[in-house]
Amino acid sequence: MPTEEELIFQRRKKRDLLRHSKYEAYPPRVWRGRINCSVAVARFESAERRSSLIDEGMMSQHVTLAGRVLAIRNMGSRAFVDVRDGTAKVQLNLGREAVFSDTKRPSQKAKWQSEVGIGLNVLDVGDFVQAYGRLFRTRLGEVTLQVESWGLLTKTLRPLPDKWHGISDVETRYRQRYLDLIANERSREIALLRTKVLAAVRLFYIKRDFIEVETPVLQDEAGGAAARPFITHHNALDRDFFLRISLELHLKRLLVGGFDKVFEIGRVFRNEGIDRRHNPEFSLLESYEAYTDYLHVAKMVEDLYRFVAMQVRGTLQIPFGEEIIDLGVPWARITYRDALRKYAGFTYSESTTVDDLRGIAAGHRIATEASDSKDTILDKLMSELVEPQLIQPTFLLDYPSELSPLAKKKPGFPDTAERFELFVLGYEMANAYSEQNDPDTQRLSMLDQAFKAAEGDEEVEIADEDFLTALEYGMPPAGGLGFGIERMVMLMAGEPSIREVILFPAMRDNQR
RNA sequence: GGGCCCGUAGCUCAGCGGUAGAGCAGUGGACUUUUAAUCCAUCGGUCCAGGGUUCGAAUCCCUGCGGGCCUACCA
Repeated sequence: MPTEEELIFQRRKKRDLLRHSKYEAYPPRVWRGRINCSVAVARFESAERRSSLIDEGMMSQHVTLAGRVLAIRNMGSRAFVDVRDGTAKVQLNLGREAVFSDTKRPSQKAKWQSEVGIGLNVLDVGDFVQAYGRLFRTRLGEVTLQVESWGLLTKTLRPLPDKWHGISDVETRYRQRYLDLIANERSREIALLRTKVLAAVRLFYIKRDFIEVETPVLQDEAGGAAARPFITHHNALDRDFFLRISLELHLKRLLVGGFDKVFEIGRVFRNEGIDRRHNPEFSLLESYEAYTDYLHVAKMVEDLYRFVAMQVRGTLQIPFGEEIIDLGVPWARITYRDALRKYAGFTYSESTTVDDLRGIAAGHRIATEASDSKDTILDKLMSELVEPQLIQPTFLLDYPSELSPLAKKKPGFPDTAERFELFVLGYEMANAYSEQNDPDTQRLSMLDQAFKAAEGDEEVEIADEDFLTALEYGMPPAGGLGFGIERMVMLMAGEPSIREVILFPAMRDNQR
């Protein structure tokens, strides 16, 4: 009677049948001595290699395994049940005598044999079971547990997705990620890849004597980046807080405080659009190293990406769609101005006027606002004409200082900031500065940003007086770096969608 | 925000103006080593929602909701 309700009803009935027979549907404990499926298989195969198997290929030692039932093949006199834990899948072979027994020790065989009557009839795909027995290899070569005793660990009420096709509905995969993880190996791989990336990044920094710190998510001012923040409310204080949009200003306070090398991997929140590459919350990495500059950081980023790639992929050549991203060769370095000349085909100089730029933009059908400054139009030209062409890893160096309010100016070039952005596959992957540590200069550029905000530009740096006060106590010269972890995972996984590398991506309400 | 596409059984999908279908899962049965087990039988639907056109709508049209891709802004 399989409407969804009826499928659930069937399973509840099986659960009740168990309960009436004094068996637990949700026992609190697993039999002692349980081992991972992968360990059991490894031990069996090692015993095979040592040729120490007795009883015609059967392992001499008993093991207890537990996991979720993926498939049941009932042959009448006996049944094969595929069971998977978090490490591997193992096939169970059950004879007719097998019954459920949670309350009996496996060794009390005589007792539970007399209770035949509860068995496969209460078992469904999706249930968690435990099983005790000895491993052997079947005629077709699969390592299999000859079950002597088994029991239910968790009765599942809802049917699992189709065992062959899995879950392919993208919406279901995101909204009910647990089903995706059960059914689709690729989703598991990506989730595991992400944890490996995080571990590798941490290892990289820790090996370089950075300390990992944590700074506030709830902030008076959401600074350190140009983005619209989320606002939330604190009841006891009866005041609003901003959710952070970057980690920058607090990490720099720690440089003031005397830590030379700090990094943080933290969730930040940006109140902006949702699309294939943007989720409202994402994991940002930022690191700051005193007594270095942005060129040192560039070298470090190259090392970091190579280290992570080797740790998680074992290679420096990462396939991505049609492309193979080669992290191994020295990465291209080109200045902002040279990139414009090379890719956009025009030479920018101090004498270039706003109207010149506007004309060039119009020639490429790039929309500009009347209020756009020279640098804003330049940035639009870069985004449209240059960045999409930067497929292999490329450092774009020396940005217009007006677009870089937190960066130090290049000595002798007041319009140029000591800043680079890293581009791969046409997208910004990292952003770094020689950090501005002149408090008065920093205040002026922040006030300039505030002025723009007053003119209606919502995405500008805010003036954070508390941060400026910290700078007045003196921050050592430092190279700083920021990049989105998701972008890095997407690259390492070869996945073009951010939603594939976030376990629970933001979704609209659905009232289905 | 704009353009294109999608939404049918628990899952994967077909049907695209004329009685809502298949495989898997479920239920009942057969089967002494299966591998998406097989075989027989069987149950199962707000065809995303609402409106319209039509003798008749899952199918055509409109609106809404949700999703995907492309596109614009942000990492």
